[in-house]
Amino acid sequence: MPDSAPSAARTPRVRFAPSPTGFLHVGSARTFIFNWLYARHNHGTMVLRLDDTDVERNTEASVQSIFEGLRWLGLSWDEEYKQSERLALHRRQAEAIFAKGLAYRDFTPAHAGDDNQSGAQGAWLCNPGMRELSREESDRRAASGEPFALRYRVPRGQGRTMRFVDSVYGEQSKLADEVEDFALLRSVGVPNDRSSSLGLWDGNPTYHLASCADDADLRISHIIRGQDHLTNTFKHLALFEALGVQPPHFAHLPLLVAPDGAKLSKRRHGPVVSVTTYRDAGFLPQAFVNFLCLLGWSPKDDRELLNLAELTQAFTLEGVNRANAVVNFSDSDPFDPKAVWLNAEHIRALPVAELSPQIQPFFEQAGLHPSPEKLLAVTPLIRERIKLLRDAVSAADFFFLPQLPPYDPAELIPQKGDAALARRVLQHALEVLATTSFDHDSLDQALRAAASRLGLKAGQAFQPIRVAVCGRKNAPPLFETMAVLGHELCLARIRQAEARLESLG
RNA sequence: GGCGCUAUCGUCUAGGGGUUAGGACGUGAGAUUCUCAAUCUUAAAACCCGGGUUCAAUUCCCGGUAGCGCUACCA
Repeated sequence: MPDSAPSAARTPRVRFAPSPTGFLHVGSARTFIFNWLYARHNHGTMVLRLDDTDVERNTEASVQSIFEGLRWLGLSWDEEYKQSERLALHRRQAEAIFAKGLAYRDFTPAHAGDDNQSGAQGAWLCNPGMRELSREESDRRAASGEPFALRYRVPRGQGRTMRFVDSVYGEQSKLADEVEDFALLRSVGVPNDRSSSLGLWDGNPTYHLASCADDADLRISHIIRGQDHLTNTFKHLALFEALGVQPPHFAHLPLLVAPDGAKLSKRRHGPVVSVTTYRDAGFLPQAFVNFLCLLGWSPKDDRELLNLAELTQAFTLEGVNRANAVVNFSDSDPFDPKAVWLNAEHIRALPVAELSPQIQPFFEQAGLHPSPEKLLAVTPLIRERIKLLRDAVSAADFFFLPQLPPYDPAELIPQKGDAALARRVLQHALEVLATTSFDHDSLDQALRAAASRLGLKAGQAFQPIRVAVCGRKNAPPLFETMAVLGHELCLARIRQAEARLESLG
């Protein structure tokens, strides 16, 4: 029987590490969800880490909006960190790497190399002269206060091949000679107040350094992130080695792209890339999560509609696809039709008592203030008729409007009928309803009997009443609707309808 | 330009050396309850191209093409 390590030691630790430079992007949300599912499926730990090493671009507003988005998703995390509070660790690690001779100072002014990318000469690998600078000269220039960036010295010229196995993309390899000397510390920083082996300044760590130093320090076991980092992984492999730790496992996720194939971006595609747009339109978080999971992952059976528990149970990295997935929105429809369909399905799956309070804010926003009790009574009538929560307002406003907005009186006239017929129907309904109790069965009985007395089919007879009571042709089932509206309001609206018919002559 | 990754209906995907290439959304047609919605039935719709391996390739291999990513002192 093979000996296995204690399971506690194998409990995965994953992290979601957004950089707070904007709102929570749908692609980031999916990365978070996949990490979360992996953690929960394997009874591991979910770490949230704000990768805020770029002081120029980070904003507090962005931090707030990311938290807002994550909170809405309703998926919790177990530990929380901020890279900006861990600068000491990053600098210590940078010094250690420098001390091992695995990095060098680069005194090239920032942005000096910006225009030399490509060219016919080949890839850019390092700034001329800096990699070979003698330690003496390097120390002297640093001591004199000259700013520098610290760069990792990629072991080139040895024909070395770097390898790792990605849980999604399989075996990956790249020649070390193709990897450029990436920066570990920026030349901008703060004067240091301790003895630093690097010089008079503490440079700010770059993403690569901070990310790897933290992943190592936090003992992250699996890095699950966007495929845009697939090639960066070789740099990270080098860094983990320089840090003297075993690299974690890697799993890269296919990217979410727009219908034009481009990576989703706020500039090009507008607010559809923000999680809050979905929330504000009335997506249920569980539906949104369900939708995102189906982009680049499949449970391998024919299920599409899955709740959180089912997703958690079914989620494996083996089920992750390798090709980018299109979020199929358009100018006419900002949301992928499948997301909308899934939302409708999740709405129907939700008990009325849970759905009703979720709909409430959308009425408030529309200036309507239904009582929770009445909204609870209305909810089952519209639950099958809305795809987004915000649709509830247009589907059910007439329940809460004291006065029906004006409608075309011609709508009162049923198929194969005329104004006189409509008038007769309404008149008769008025008489009948005066003595009918307003529950479903009584209304059903009374109105069907009334229809046959008038020699009309049910559909024909009900249209004038429906329009009179709801103010439009398409509405929830008539009897339930009238029962909720109540005796008084229904009769008043039917009388108003009669008056409107008069205007038709 | 260099390097890397990817390629099944419009979209999300399943599948895999021999299949009527499956499902879902969306779309068209029909059925159905008082309208709408829902539901049901049904139709149209895909293996990027070229070579190789093989009795057989959409599936494996190579090349091409296309798309995407990285090539920042962004992440």
